[in-house]
Formats: sequence, C-alpha cells, structure tokens
Amino acid sequence: MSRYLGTLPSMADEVDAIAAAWLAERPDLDVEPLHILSRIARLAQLLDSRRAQAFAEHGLASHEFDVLAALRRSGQPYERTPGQLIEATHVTSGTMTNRLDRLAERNLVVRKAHPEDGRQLLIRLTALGKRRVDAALEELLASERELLGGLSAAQRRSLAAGLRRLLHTLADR
Amino acid sequence: MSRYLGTLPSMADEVDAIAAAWLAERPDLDVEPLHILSRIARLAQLLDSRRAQAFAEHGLASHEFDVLAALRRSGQPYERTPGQLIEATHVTSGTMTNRLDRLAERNLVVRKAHPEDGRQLLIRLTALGKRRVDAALEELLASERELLGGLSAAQRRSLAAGLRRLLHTLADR
DNA sequence: CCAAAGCCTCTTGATATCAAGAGGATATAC
DNA sequence: GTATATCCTCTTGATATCAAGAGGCTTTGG
Repeated sequence: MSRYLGTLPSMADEVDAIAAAWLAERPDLDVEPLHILSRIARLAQLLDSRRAQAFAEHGLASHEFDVLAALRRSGQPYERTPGQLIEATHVTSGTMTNRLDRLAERNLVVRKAHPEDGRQLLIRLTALGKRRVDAALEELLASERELLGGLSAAQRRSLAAGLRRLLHTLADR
Repeated sequence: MSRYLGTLPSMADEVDAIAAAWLAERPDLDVEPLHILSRIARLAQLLDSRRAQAFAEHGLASHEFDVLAALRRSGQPYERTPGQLIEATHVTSGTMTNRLDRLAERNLVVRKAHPEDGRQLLIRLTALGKRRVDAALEELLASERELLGGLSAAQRRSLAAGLRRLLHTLADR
C-alpha cells in the first residue's frame, strides 16, 4: 500500500485501510483498482449527502434539483419533454412520472400539451422553480468550491482530466 | 470550458456539456467544481451498475457484497458484530438488520450469541459466503482493472492521490 | 380508411433505504 | 442496590427507485 501514498507523507484514508485489509487476506490479488474506483464510490456517497444538505436549505431534494436543473440549463423557455428529462437524469419513465407529479404539486413545474405531438408533454419550469434552482445551484457551487480549496489549480485540472478520461471509457460501455 | 480540456485534444464528455450549458445560462457563476465533483457523481452511478453486473454473476447484489466483504477482510474467524458492520458499510441499523436477515436466509452468514456481551450478536461468514465473496471480488477486480487500462501507471497514481486528498477533506466533515 | 408499429406516459408490484423510536441488556454512578 | 444512562437490535411507516407492462396517440403503409 505504501506506493500509493506518494513520496511525501500523505494521510491514509478509509480506502487505504480497506486495501490493506484485503492485501493481508488475499495477497494473491492486486487491489490497485480499489484505490481509484472504491474511492470514487465512497466520495460520491459523501458528496450526495453534502449536496442534499445544500439543496435542503432551498427546499429541494437532490433528485428534484436534477430535474429542475435540466430544465433551467436548457435555456428559455425552460421547457423539455419528459423523455428529454429522462435522458438527462438517467432514470426510468416511472421514476420521472413520479418526480414530475411531486414537482407539479409544488408549482415548481407545469405540464402542458406539446404543440406538435399529442403523445408528448412539455414540462415548463415555473418562475418559482427557476428561483429555487438558481439559488440551490449557487449554494452547491459555494459548498463544493470550499471543498476543493485544498487542491492547487494544477491538481484540480489533473484530477478533472483523469476523471474525464475514465468517464469517457465507462460511458462508452 | 476549453481550459479544462487540456492542451492536447481530449474528448468532451457529458459533464463538459452540462458545464457548457450552465456557462451559457449563468455566465456569472464559476462552475469549475462540477468538472470534478459532478464527474465523480456520474462515474459512481456508472460504476455501481458495473459492479452490480459483476456481482450478479456470483448471485450477489452490491449491498450484499459490501457486508460479506467486510466480514471476509476482517480475517479469521470472519466474525463481526452488527455494529461493526454498520460502521464499515455506512448504513443505518434498520438497513443492516434487513440485510443480515436476507443473508442468513441464504446461508451466507450465521448469527450467533456474543460470548462476552449479551447485548451483542456476532455475524459469522459461512464457508459458502466466503466462496461467493472471494469469487465476486476477483470478478470485480478483473472488470475494474480493464476499465483502468486506458490510463498510464503515472496517471493512475496521480488520480488516486487527488481522490485521496479529497476523501480526506470530505470525511473530516 | 384501416391496420400495424412505434413512441410516450402512467400504473403496478417489489425492493432497499432511512428516520424515528421501542424494547431489552449492560454499565455506571451514587 | 437501585436508578440512570447507554448501547444494541429490531420494528414501523414513509419514500425513491426500478422492471415490466398497459394504454393511448400518431405516423406510416397498404
């Protein structure tokens, strides 16, 4: 495990402990992948709860933010079909129907008929929804920027580049 | 966004598209954190389904693997209390009770009385559970090693180091 | 004009999860 | 010794999610 800690002293974390335990029990296996991929999984868990906290201050759950954000960043007139939202958020149709029901109840989105295709709907972000999602995004970015403060600009760029390459590999199946 | 793509041509991914869309709609905000943290979130989603697939070949769900793996890497005699498993897997007591019920039904673990503290139980990995978790781990590592093949050894080390630093910051609240 | 195919929304049934708290056992303090 | 606090397991009720499929609408092609 020591080669993963770098040449300068660097704190061991939870994943180092797990990798060390596996090494003791299964010295025949190379657990190097865990150093990257288990760390990503664990980081995502912690990030999720941090995001939930930031969004909660603006009355949104993370999964609600995801839908509102997809509408918001699509630009004027802030309308998308459920199918487009499904694609943007990677959930199933049943999940999206449920999310849209709740958001519509709270007047954060409205459903309207699609002018060109009667099979589709258009989901429009309301003015209230726009205010909420804008405020939530600002809160999120402030919280996350603080979290990244421990890394230099070069480290952040290098990290983003490595993750992009990984995402590219993984998203291409 | 171009500064995040590096000096050499590098494929843009889903997160680049999201960041570019936010930049167009909210040019007043600095969305740099998304390049690292949203990428981690998205990678974790994709990794989850990849892990689920690897484990499914050995009859395990990811959340079941987590419990069995904690027992397995604790070493002989492969026993932990439910509280220790809760700490290792970061779930609530209700979730752990439920998981242990299912694992015990399938003879992957057994519950026994704690010899020193009547309030506690000991959860022991069965021989069947050990075989399953060992095979699942090997499958996981093979799948993940393949995924990391696109990165050089230096890139992998740098990525692990950046993630470690981030995890350390985040885990310390 | 009708039939078939395709696309979209919504329902159903099952599962995992959490928050909150009940209940029982042990340890601690006086 | 007794009362209190603490720890641990399990239950309860609510929510989000998915897989599978039903049902409706439009388009396409004879």
